[in-house]
Amino acid sequence: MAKFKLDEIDHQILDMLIQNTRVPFTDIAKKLLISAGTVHVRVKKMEDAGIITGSSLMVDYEKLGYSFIAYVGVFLQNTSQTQFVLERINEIPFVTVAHITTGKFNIFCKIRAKDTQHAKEVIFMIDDIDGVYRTETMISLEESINDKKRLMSSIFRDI
Amino acid sequence: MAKFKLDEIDHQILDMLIQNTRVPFTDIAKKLLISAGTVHVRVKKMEDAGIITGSSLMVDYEKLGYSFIAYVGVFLQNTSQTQFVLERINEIPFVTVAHITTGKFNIFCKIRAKDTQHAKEVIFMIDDIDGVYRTETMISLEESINDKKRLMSSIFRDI
DNA sequence: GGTGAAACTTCTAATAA
DNA sequence: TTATTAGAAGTTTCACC
Repeated sequence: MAKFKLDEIDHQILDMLIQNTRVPFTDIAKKLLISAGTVHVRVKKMEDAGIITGSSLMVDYEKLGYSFIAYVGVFLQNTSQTQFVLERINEIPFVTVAHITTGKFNIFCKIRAKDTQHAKEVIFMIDDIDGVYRTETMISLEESINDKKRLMSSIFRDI
Repeated sequence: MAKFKLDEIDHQILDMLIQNTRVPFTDIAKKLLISAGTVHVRVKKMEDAGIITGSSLMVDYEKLGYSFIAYVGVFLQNTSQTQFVLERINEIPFVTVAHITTGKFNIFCKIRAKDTQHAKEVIFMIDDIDGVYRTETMISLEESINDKKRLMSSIFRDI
């Protein structure tokens, strides 16, 4: 995985766009004392380099009735089945992320569901996958996402 | 937490914007056979209702040199310290999400770091918080995020 | 590399249906 | 609630530093 060198301007452009993808390039330009054309060129360059991979809307899923979050640890009968099971898990809607992990579990994933009843259905789908020995669930009582500030590219730059 | 009723058009607008926030309203309008003005009004309504909470750029942090992901389970000396410790954890950069959970751990969080050395520093910062008894780390060997399709609002609509 | 201005596209709000 | 429309605003290109 190559490591790209971004300069201060690139990082600041990224930071502004991470906070709000719809901030006008003209505003970015004004703030950084460069031209809108330059912002455009730099963004394009970062897109071409694969550093910017897309953009997404933040949606409040709780407001849509999906307020149940849990983490599910998966034990396999045999580690050779890891890739296969990971793919099956990824096919289940409401599983938002899945990892192959070291430690206690073979696979570890996060689910977002409507309520406990709905979560049960999702967890049973995982349990039913061939090769899954058993699962262990941790229910989230409260999720606290780090400020966007912390997810910003600035903290990922070399100091 | 109130549950909002979105119609089919709203969900499709959300879906298109979740996949790419910069898709022109005129394109959305064309695809859904409505006017751009209508798209504008509906998006504004969802923003006002708090369903749309913002937008963000997707960045490939691996390309920026941050390829280490781990989950850290935290045991507290006393559950009364939960909120306090959660806040301290949230102050640590590179902790991207933190949860209060049922089950084995009191708090459970995800970190993104540069390498094992850097991750060690982050984990030690968690260990050093007052009230933390000990931690348990699971290293992610492979992260597999569900297609955007699965995170889309469509699957969160009532059937 | 960056700029600034022109040409083009999109947004937005008011009006009308 | 939706459509139309026109002026405002944003994006993108390009000749020139």
